[in-house]
Amino acid sequence: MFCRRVLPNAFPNETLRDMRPERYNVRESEQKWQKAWADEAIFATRNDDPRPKYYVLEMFPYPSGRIHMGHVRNYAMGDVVARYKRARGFNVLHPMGWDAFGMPAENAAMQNKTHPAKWTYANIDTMRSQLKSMGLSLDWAREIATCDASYYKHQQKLFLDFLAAGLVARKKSKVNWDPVDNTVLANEQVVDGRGWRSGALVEQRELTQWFFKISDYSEELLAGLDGLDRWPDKVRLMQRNWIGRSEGMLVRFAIDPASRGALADEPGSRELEIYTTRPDTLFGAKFMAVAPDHPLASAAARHDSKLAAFIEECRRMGTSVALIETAEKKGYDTGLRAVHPFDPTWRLPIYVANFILMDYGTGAIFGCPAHDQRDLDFVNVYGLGATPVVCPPGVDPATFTIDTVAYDGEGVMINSRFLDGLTIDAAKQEVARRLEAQTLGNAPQGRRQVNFKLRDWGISRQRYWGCPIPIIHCEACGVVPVPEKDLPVRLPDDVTFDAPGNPLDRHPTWKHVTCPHCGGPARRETDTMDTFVDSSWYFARFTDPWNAAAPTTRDIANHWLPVDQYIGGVEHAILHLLYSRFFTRAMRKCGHLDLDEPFAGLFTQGMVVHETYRDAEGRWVAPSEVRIETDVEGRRAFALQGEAPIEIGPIEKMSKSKRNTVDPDEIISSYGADTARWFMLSDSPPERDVIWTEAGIQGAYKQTQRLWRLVCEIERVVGAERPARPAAFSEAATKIRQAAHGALVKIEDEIERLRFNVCIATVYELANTLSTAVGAIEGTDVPDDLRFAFAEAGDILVHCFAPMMPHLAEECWEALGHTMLVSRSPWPAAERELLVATHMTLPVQVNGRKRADLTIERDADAKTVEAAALALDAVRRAMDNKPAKKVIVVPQRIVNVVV
RNA sequence: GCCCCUGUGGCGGAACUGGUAGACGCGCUCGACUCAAAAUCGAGUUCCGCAAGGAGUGCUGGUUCGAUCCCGGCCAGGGGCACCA
Repeated sequence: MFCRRVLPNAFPNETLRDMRPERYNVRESEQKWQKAWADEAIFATRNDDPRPKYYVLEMFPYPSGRIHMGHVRNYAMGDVVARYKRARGFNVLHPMGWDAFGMPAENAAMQNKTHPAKWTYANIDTMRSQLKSMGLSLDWAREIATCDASYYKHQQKLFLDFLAAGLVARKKSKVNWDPVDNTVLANEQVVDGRGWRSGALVEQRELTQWFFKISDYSEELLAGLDGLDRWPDKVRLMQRNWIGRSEGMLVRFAIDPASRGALADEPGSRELEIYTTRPDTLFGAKFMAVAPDHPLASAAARHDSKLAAFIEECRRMGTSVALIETAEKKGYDTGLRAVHPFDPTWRLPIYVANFILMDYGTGAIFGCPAHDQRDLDFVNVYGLGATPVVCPPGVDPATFTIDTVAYDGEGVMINSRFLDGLTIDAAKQEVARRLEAQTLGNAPQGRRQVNFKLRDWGISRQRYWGCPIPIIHCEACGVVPVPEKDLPVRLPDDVTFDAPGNPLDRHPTWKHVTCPHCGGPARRETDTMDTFVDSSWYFARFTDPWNAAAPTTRDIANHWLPVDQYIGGVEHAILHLLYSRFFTRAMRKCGHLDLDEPFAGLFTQGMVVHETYRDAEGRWVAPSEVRIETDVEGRRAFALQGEAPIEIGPIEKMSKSKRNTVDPDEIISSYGADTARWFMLSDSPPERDVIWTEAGIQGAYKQTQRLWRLVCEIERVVGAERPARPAAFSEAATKIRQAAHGALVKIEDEIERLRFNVCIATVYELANTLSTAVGAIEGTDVPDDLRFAFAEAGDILVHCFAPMMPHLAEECWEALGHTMLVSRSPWPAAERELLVATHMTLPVQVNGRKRADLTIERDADAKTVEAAALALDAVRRAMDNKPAKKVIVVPQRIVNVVV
């Protein structure tokens, strides 16, 4: 509380005269309290603490170099919860780690000739100290980095366990292959059919890859969503759609022997099995279609070079998103003819078509153009016609036709022989019943089946900077798991990045090993795991990161999990969260823990966005190079030096390319961590985007100073000696106490609901009330009851903002005469009975419009309230001498007079 | 194309999920302090109107004593999925 030079660049106009003792010295204070917390290790969490547990976790960062404002917002939110729950008496687990494997490290290695490990660990050091400057209440003793062998060793163990439990598959799959970089690309890395780095045309290749059998859990992962009532509906819905459950039928169609020609000897060409969710529309069938890579297509192509060429053309179209969007429906008639299951004389042409996916259903369909848009688009190219079999309600079946828009709504079956007149549902049942009873060969012709969009999770990556897959390939023994005693399979350090492809694959010695089975020469798996694997179980590792022998300590994991509150960006709504849910189940199966759902509460926070600026030439200009002028006319921007006008562009997510970023380091060193945190929490609801503005951060800074001044004034009124609690309170003292306890109750409620912006408004409201009350004090002879009320209210005020501005809170707490840290002090107990007043003020409406206020005893009965309301002058005037038709009295809410 | 969300002053947003619309903050206006500015403090600030009063939560119907909130139909902005049979 001494005057010091404060914040040189926060307020350039500040002069020495402003250096009053009242100034809160942000920089000194924040360092001082961070040291105090560290010295007492008050955020270290013990696993054997008997208090009830609370696990709050924010998504751990990728160590890209420096933290950004999004991190500040994310971790500020988690820290509020952690500090609040700690004050409420919970044993809080609030750890931090690093999602440290991934491509950027390899790209940096290529560009800067550094080693990915060196680059990564240097970034971790930088970002750790940045996070520490935020004053987060983290247990740093549990810090983990996924690129550390002490972490990925256990991940390899999990892989082996999953393998033994039948949760791992090795199968061929199509991948995007970049022929220049010699690597697999994720779909997101293919831009307009070209590799995002090399620009080379991406090829489709079949590679043998490792998969986690997440689809074994499709049903369970879907059902589990219903129990996640503390997740946003949006995220649950996205996962539900992603899992994509559908109920349908597998139906086998005989292939007309007369049409088989050259395929007569191919046993696979006798029948064709399709999957449909609309068996009711079987009588609307016009064609059959199979995927280009369907076995039947391949078989037919062996005897038909034009078909082979067509298939090749489809393959080149690839999986590129852009191409799929615009691709026209194309097909090739194989000449094969399928027999309709309900009419042996009915023949359907079998096409190979570019819009059929091999890995959904059976890779084959029957086409019903009248009721499926894609099929309709297809027949409109090949002129096969469309017969409607479902007639919408109120439409005459005789005139109902389909031309360019398929009908997929409800209706009654028509043109469908024995189904005519049935509803869609009844028709589905009837078709299922008949197909199940009917045989083709020796088996029923159809059976019901549930299908999912969710595919198995391919985890193989042809990259260096990831967790090595602990497998050895032996000529003699085949695929051999690395024995547990040989874990971890460490990444070699001596790798080069000067050539394309996987450095592990071209390492001179690393992959050459002896087979653990037969001792013969063998080859190590050189693929590493998808980095999403790393983040699928880190929350469990945090519970006991010291266990060197196993991924988790089962009892400890069971104690801490599930995470009570998980906070992160909505961009992980599907993959990360779904993979983690799968991993938790897989780990349960392997005995590492005993639960299904890793995250009981999930919160997805919005982004930090900022205006964009461009100069006259259209170049992006950084906010730090822009001067904003505001007046009644609005806002205009100019270059920092000179008068060159700057165009203010749309508000967008902070990004380096648009130069609209703000560096947290600069903000923290100018305004302090508390101010940065406060601003990130104050303006917008946490789930929405928050707009970063210079005015906003300055406003937050002013508020920190204002709160400090207020606490100093309160302290002055209270004096050195705190009075004992008096037997009775004056009206003035009661008002102060009511305001304080009311705010306390509200803040408790709003923190539980993570509505930090409302918390902050509530702090302001209390501060305004106290500020007015303090201002009304005259003289030095303040009565004890008032001094007590101020002391109590000051304590409550500090507690209310302590989770959000912990450093300022410690400083204020000390100023109020406390010797223990506020971070260790229990949350004050709200006296709720204070908030129940003897009188209440009710609004009185006439015909739904407020006309007067009525102050009356709280326990007055409805009749008394009605009489009093009707007696009010303003009400009588508004009633215009008409009698009241009806009077509604809602107890303790409102009175409405209907005239 | 399908699915979902959002829409409230000049701006960010609040309103106990049917009960006083606009809390709180920013901005702006006026005033105090100051030689002056900054900082700070006080008053005002949804719109129309001098006022009484009237209108008002994207638009439009409805349910209700009463609707930002519930229901129907539009409009606008944002997000997710995307040939999933």
